[in-house]
Parts: sequence; structure tokens; C-alpha cells
Amino acid sequence: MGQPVDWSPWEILEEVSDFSPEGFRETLLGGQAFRWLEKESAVYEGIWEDSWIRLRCKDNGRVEFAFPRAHPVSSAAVKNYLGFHLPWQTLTDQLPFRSDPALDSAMFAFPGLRILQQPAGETLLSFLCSSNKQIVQIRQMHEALARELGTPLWRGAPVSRLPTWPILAEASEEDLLRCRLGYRAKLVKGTATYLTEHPGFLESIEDFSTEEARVALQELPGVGPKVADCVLLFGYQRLDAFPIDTWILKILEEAYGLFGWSRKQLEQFVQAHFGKLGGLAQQFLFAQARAGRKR
DNA sequence: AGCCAGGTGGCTA
DNA sequence: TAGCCACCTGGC
Repeated sequence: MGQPVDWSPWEILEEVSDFSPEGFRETLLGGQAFRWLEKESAVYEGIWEDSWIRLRCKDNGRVEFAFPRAHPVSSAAVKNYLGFHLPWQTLTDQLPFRSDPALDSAMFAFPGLRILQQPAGETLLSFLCSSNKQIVQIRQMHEALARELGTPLWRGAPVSRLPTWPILAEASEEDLLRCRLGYRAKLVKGTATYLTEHPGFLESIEDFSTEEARVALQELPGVGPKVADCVLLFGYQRLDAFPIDTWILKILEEAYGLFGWSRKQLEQFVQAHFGKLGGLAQQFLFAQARAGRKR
């Protein structure tokens, strides 16, 4: 489709001493975002909004990026997306791994794992698509949404950005069904309508406390506690949001012995045990759980 | 060939 | 509040 893309030379982003190939890989492919793929060993290509870049992490922890010459992306934008402005080493050091063997082993397995700083609108769309789906399938939905309803990154570009909420509000449920959304189509459509009727809703979330934001987000059709927490953690940079999905539930039961606890009880445990950076701890535990299941 | 997936919403007791 | 079930669909 169209001209081959001419990529810029690799540009050094930063030397990150605490990164590991595993941590880097998991950050991009582990289910925080769904438009990343591994092009070749340790070289990743991904899209968010209208940015399209390649990333690689050398063994020494040096992170480099490249962009299509036709459509430059600033290093500042990439650094922001990767959360380089946050003191991850300090943050991870504050997690309770010293008294928590499960967390300790997860952190040991994925050094440098971090939380991407994604745009809220796209994150909401992503996790509306995520219910009852595996990462592969969520990724396919994203490709279809971008292809069918999104706009090309530039004139003649081979890839498109995801449809914005105004575009989704105009789209028909049939359009969304074509993107393999299944029963999620009407949820996305309903959310798009809600956002049209409540201009500034997504922005207003920024001023809310995490707890208030959690309640507000659940006004949207298709958004329950799990999706709300994912949107807050990945899309609003709320590191205290702790999504409880089936993987984490299994860990809380097996590694922490919390069989039979109610959702509310689990939330209280998580808050008390993992604290204000719970979402970061959650990602380590999640990565560990997924790794363990692969064999 | 089925089964099941990083949930949610509606309904019942 | 807790428990149960339908919901679209396509990898594995």
C-alpha cells in the first residue's frame, strides 16, 4: 500500500540504567497499549494518536527511537509517552517488595517495567474493547478501527490513527461491528454519544481525585471498575489505580491467600498493602502471571 | 470442534 | 451485597 516508509536514523533517547529487555518488552507489549508490535528482535514499532515510531533498547539500557521522515516525532513527545520524566527507580523502590516475595520476584523478572503515559481518549477506547478478549484480539480490533474509521497519519500514509471520539459518535454501530467489536460496538457507540452530550467530560476527570474519577468514568456504558482503573492508570497517569482483572484476582488468591474475598475487601487489601503506587505493583504482578502461564 | 478470553450490566434472592 | 448469566467473536 503506497510508498515504502523512509525512516529517520536511530536517535538516542536516554540511557536508562535500570531497564532490561524483559521490562522494556513487557511495557510495550504487555497489554497497556495495543498498537505495538515487535518488528525484529528487540525492535518495536508503535502508534499512539498521530505519532508513529520505532524503539529499541540496547543491552546497556540505552533507548533509541526513529520516526518516518515524512512525519517527525519529537524526542520530547517520545520521552513523555514513555514516562521518562518520572523517577521510576525511586518509585519502584517504594513498593513493598521487601516484605512481599511475590512482588519481589515479579520485580526481579521485569526490571524497568513502567507505566506508559497514554492519551486518555485512546485509552478509554482501548479498554472498552478489552472485555472478554485476549491481547491478540484486542490488537486486531485496533487495527480494524484505525483502518476502517481512522485517518491516515499523513497524506498517503500506510497507517492511520485510531478514530477520535467525535468520529466514533458519527460512525454507525455497523461500522463498529465491521471492526470486530461484537457486543462492544454498542458500548463504544453509547460512550461516544455520552461524550458528545457532555463536552469536556474526559478533561474534567483530570481534576478529580482518583476515587471520584473512578465513579465518574463508570457513568459511561461499558465502563465498570476494571476498565475505569485501566483508563486511570494508563490514560490519566494515576499510579494509585489498581485494576483487578482475572489474572490479578488469581494472584491475590493464590499468592496472598485471599480466596473468597469480596471485591470491596480486595480493594481495601490492595490499597493498604500496595499503597499509592499500587498500579505499578499491579503491572509487575500481571507481567509475572502472564509469563508463568505461557508454559 | 469447542472453549474461553485482562468484564459489564441486568436480574434474582 | 453476592451470585449468576448472556453477550460477539475468533484464536488456540
